[in-house]
Amino acid sequence: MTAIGFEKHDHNRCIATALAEAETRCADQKLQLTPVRRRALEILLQRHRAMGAYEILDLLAADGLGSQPPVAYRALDFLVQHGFAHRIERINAYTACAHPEQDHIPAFLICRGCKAVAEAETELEQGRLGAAAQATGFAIERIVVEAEGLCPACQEHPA
Amino acid sequence: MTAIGFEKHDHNRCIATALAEAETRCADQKLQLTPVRRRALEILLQRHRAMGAYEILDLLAADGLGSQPPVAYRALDFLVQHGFAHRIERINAYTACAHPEQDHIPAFLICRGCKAVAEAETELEQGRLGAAAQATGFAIERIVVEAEGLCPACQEHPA
DNA sequence: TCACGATTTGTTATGTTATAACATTCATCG
DNA sequence: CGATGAATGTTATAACATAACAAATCGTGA
Repeated sequence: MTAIGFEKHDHNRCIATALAEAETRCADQKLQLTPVRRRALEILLQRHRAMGAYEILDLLAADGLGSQPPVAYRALDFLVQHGFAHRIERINAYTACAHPEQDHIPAFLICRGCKAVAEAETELEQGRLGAAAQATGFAIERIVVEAEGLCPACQEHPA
Repeated sequence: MTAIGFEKHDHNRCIATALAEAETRCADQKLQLTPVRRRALEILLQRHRAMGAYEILDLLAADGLGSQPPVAYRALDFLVQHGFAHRIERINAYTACAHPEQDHIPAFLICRGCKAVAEAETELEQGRLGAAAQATGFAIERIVVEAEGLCPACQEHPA
């Protein structure tokens, strides 16, 4: 929660909005946004960065919501499954989805210096990859697109 | 090594060719293709599939080439670093590069049924992702593109 | 040849991420 | 109520990865 300053209020509102939207959609789709799942999403929204499962587990535990790994992994699986969060393979971490309203293929820019992660848009990856899949009869269910490199700040201050 | 049948000889030649090319390129670029590194590459070429680091380590150990994890990870890092192999993030595994001769961004089709992996070509990802990176000043060093789904065989025989 | 520096390998120990398996709780509905 | 299915609690362990330091190897220049 560094350097949010006077935008803090806005961030709180944005968290509240996202949570409310999640609740609405879960109700619509008959999904159960249980306390553990809801709190996990809230944590991801609050920190607004990529977090490891164990880091989230610690925060859940602090609230008395489970203390063993499966609790965190199950909640995160649920959130990822339904598009409320994404898993970032390169760094084994999770982050709240930046636009959960629509179906999309997320793409991430991962800074290897400060570990910050930005979610970018991709057009449907169906360029060459989709063509290759179709040609071989492979049925794509999920696509991972992640770029690793250095953010502007870390380019200037090489650790 | 299933179902290679009468193509076995060809496969042996293909392994030998790939190894020879690796040796040539290492000589050119003053890279040391040491016994451990060479054997690791050979293992990946032989199996011709994605393999975990510990699986490779076991085979190295069987040849008396190191028995502790760092040995395998270091050899694999070398191979990946220089484009002789790729790491597949989604499944924490490694595979020999299908066309080590040229620089490229690999893309993988990963079957969640049988764990088979195919390497596809991608055009430079510089579509939307490159644009996003450029807009924010992010310097991309590596791009991961992986699709998970079901191969034709696993679509027909749902485990 | 010998000393050196750089690179690679050996080894110990530990850290980090993830899941299997089974018991328990809880809401829902016939 | 009692059965069913979903979620959670819990124990135990599997799977993946790296830090840190010691020892060996190898090329190179004095």
